[in-house]
Amino acid sequence: MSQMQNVERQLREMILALEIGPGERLTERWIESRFGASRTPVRAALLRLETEGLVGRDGRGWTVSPINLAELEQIAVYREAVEVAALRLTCGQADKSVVDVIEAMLDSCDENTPREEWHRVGMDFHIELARLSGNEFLFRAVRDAMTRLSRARWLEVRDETALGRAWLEHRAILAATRLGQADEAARLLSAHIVGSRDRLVTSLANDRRGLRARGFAVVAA
Amino acid sequence: MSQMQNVERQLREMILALEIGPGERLTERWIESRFGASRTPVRAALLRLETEGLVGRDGRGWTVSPINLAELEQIAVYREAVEVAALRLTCGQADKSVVDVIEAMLDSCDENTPREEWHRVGMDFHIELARLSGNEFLFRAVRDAMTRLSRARWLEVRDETALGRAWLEHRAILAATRLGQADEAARLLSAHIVGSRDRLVTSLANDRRGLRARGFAVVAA
DNA sequence: GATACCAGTTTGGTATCCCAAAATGGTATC
DNA sequence: GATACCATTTTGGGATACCAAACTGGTATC
Repeated sequence: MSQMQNVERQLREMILALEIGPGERLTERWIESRFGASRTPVRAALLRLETEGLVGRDGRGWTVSPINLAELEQIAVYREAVEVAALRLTCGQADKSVVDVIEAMLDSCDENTPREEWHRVGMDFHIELARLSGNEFLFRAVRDAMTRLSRARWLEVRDETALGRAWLEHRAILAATRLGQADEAARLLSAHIVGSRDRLVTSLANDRRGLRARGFAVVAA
Repeated sequence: MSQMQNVERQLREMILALEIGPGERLTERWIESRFGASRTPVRAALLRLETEGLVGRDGRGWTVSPINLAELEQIAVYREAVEVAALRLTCGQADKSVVDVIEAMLDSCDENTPREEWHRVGMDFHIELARLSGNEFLFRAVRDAMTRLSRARWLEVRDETALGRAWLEHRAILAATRLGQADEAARLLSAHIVGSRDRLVTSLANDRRGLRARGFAVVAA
């Protein structure tokens, strides 16, 4: 594993796990010493994370991207477009056995499963569902959108009923997909995405004060 | 202007103008001497162009991405999803005067306008139309998709009737948008994208032999 | 003639050095 | 006490040195 991939992966994990707070400043020298790499791989990693939207430029320096409510709402619209398009492609495919893999993902969650795992499976559901479309661009769009969302979605983990509700909705989407009912599947998926967004934005707006107290930058819509 | 931006911009232009052929190998040292920059900015530029899909890794080295027919077809599907979503958002907006700017773009083309300019305006039409949606993600998706398409679209420039037909379709889309007729506008846009793809793929499939003879890598669908 | 092998070269990955600009912190001035 | 100013430090951008791996071209072997 190259140093660049190492730094990129570890830094991404730290950011997504909120170990580095949204809005926090980053210096190349700090990353360098933190991960024991030189500046060349550090800079490469930063450039890639910039295109993922996880870090941004603040004048000359680097900043961990703040959680941006307006952005979250826009991402929901974007997701709706690409995920529904992907799902319709999948519904049009003859072989529906491919959804078994995703069904198995959902099956792997029960009451004993830790919430973090529910969270991860919830994201992977959407990513893997998009992959089934066979369209690389739709797939990457969904994957990247979920990456951007994932820091905010951590906050949703505390709400157990939300996780359960999402799980049920995922099941319903899969069922319609398996039957090839494209319109119904699309309707369910749209509603799911819009509902998730509403819960997320509400939850975030309520927590904004607390998040700011922890030093996290949260930009209003 | 920083060296990194310089190298990135110039290298992108060379690739898009087919001055460096699709499939051609790139060495960091060559770029370094070609643009009079050191490897640091060269490396940064390559990393960015990689995320744009214009260059890719070939084992350890760098390669100008080949023109990939399967990819072009997938991009068309992707475009349809994001452009239609963006257009529907725009149709829902109260203020329709924003389309004037785009109308003016189309107006700027007449029989005396060089074909390259028609080509550029044709791409910008889609990009600027997406920008009107106000959704940053849909906008970037369209812009990036058009960038990926633009090398292939150069080949279409030779067909004057295709340019004129696209221009008429653009007009019709704008007209429906101005009236807020979302469904009609969406239908026209979808048909336009699908039609463009068909013409492009047909044209490319026919030219494949000639392109290969010029040393361009063209990957089949 | 084909092939296995080896020395020399090239190349990307990494580390390190230099620099100008920006941030910092202390100090003098009002 | 606030502020303007200056020396110092820090930082990102760029250049370069070094290395290991990959590639190249030629040669010896069969």
